[in-house]
Amino acid sequence: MILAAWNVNSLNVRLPRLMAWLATNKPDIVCLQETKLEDHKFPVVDIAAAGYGAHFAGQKTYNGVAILARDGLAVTDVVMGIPGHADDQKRVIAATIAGIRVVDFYVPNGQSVDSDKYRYKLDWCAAAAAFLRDELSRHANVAVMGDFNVAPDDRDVHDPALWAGQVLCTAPERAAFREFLAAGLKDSFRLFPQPPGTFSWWDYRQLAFPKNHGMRIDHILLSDPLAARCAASRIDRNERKGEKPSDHAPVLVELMD
DNA sequence: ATGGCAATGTTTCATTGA
Repeated sequence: MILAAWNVNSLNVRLPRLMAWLATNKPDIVCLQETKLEDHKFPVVDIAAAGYGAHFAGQKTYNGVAILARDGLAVTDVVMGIPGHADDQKRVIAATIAGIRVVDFYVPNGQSVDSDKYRYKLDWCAAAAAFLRDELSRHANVAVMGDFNVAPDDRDVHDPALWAGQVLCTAPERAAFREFLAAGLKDSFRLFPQPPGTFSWWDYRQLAFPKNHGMRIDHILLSDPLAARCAASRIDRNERKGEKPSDHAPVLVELMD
């Protein structure tokens, strides 16, 4: 079974790439972020033609998340947003699929350390950690997937000195990420030896991708029973190449039956 | 010299992303 997460940076623009990617990779469950589409504009018909059912919570211009499940997989207990945490921004959707509690996160960017958005990010992460603790108390098999907007440690940054103290790399953000793990999750990517310089996001500017000036900020976190079934965790950097790529590459895990 | 790109709606610029 293959689970994937991908910040598509506009599903409208990225739909042709998503269609091709689904056909090639045949994932069972896909969490999308930054769909940037109101729900009535979600491409339900195209996704269905590709063989997937979709659940989504979107808005125009910013944010927006969706969970795709391959036909034949029952989807139950869909939750949008963090229960009890009022937020107009569409950043969370969760569902139970094939015995797995799937949580799709689009963590706030934070913009800069001195901004209101940074405070919003840290508050959001605190609420998200409480949500995960609750989910983990009720489900054994939990996969939390998406764009976390945090590079967990310096290995996940192309130039740690350049990024030191900047948003995505600050100590409070990294502590917030560790708080997610402390709820009972493993960073699937670090369950395996990985080549240095493996990233999931590269700036569109400054030839960042050809120079591999990237960051690893998209993650798949697994509860212990799922981590025990995890055979591989990888990042599909090929998807960052070619015409009209998202600035993020898809991240994937393979789970044994 | 501290930018550069991409997507969007507020559209021929401003805002946001990371």
